[in-house]
Amino acid sequence: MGEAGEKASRKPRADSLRNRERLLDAARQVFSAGGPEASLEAVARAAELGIGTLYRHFPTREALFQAVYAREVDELANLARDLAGGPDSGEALKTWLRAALRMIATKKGMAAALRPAVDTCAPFYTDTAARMRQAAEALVRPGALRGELRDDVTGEDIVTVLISLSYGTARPDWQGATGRMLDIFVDGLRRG
Amino acid sequence: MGEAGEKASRKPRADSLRNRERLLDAARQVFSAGGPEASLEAVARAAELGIGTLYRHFPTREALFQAVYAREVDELANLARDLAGGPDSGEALKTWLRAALRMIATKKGMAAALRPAVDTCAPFYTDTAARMRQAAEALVRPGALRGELRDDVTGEDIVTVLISLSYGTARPDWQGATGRMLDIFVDGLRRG
DNA sequence: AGTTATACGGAGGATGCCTCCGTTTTGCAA
DNA sequence: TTGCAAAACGGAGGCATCCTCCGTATAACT
Repeated sequence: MGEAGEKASRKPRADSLRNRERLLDAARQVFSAGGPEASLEAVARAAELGIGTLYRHFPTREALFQAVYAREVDELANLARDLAGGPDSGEALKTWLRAALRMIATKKGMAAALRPAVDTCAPFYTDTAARMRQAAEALVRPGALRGELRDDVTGEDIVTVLISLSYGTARPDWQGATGRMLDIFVDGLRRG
Repeated sequence: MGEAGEKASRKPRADSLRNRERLLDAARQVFSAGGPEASLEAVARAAELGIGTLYRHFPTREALFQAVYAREVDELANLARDLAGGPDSGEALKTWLRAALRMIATKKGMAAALRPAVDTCAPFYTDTAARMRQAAEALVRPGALRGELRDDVTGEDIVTVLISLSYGTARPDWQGATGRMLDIFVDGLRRG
């Protein structure tokens, strides 16, 4: 057994890997342009691949979202880890939320992609969801223990607020207003 | 000119009025059961009317939502008026938001119905939207003037937060968690 | 080169959106 | 009452999307 105890299976086909990438690129393009509701057929067309191929690689729209924005979620998780040590967890939280917001504003469709991550009773527990929750949790917990922040709020709650507020608001001043709302929310989190 | 300066036009047909009601009832049923994305054809079927009839009465999905939930929005507007006089505008706001939340939790689909109300650059300025915004504004303004609350937050912002947080969260503990988030937000609104 | 697992592609059935127009119903006036 | 025209009905039909299924093509292995 050459690899790490894997089932001795055939190497994945080259065209499969290549097409997966093509699909991800196309999806990024299409979602970015046409919003998250863009048709999957459009994605397949943009990738110059059959619709069947798309569905084989990503059985659901969510699976595609997840794959498309995995990188971004990673970044956020890392940022949370870096910020978690700081002295003022309220400020850390604000910083993190702002970063997330900026990212969401850039990558249109990301909010929608994360949305199912908010939905606890979704058919499949998404990895993305867990990552985001843990990141937020890491930011909130210390402050709660120190009595700096309310302790009845979970990482999941934070993520829910973030995603909900980001999702679908189409106003021109969107980013600014939403940032303000998030700050206000964090202020409300502070004890005293 | 018998009436109030109206164009002397023919009395609306009886079947039209009757069918309008049938459609509203059916829509209430269907949206309540199947969520706000339920197909309009399903509504028409439930009303035992043709799809064409539905579209004639309510040219868009939004128009239907609007008509379905007009009553509820009225109630909320009235409640806001009643609460607006109180001494503690933070508390008043919390009370109002909780009432709104309860209503939304009951009438599934109402959040979705109100969603376009949040979207300032929607094709048509909905009446519902304006009503909700004014209601919230009436609750926030006095507090802001008295220096009790932040003054950089509009009624529109409040409604946005309410609707966004209510929309689409499908967790079982939904209502409780969201209520808590809204309270926290209002706390954050208070001047420290 | 031959074999076989794997992937591709797109036709096709199901459903939903919305429009259009022939048919039916209703209000009104003679 | 009767007749007429305005108004409403209903659903077929064109288009788009979703998602599945399976015959064909192709890459990995021997």
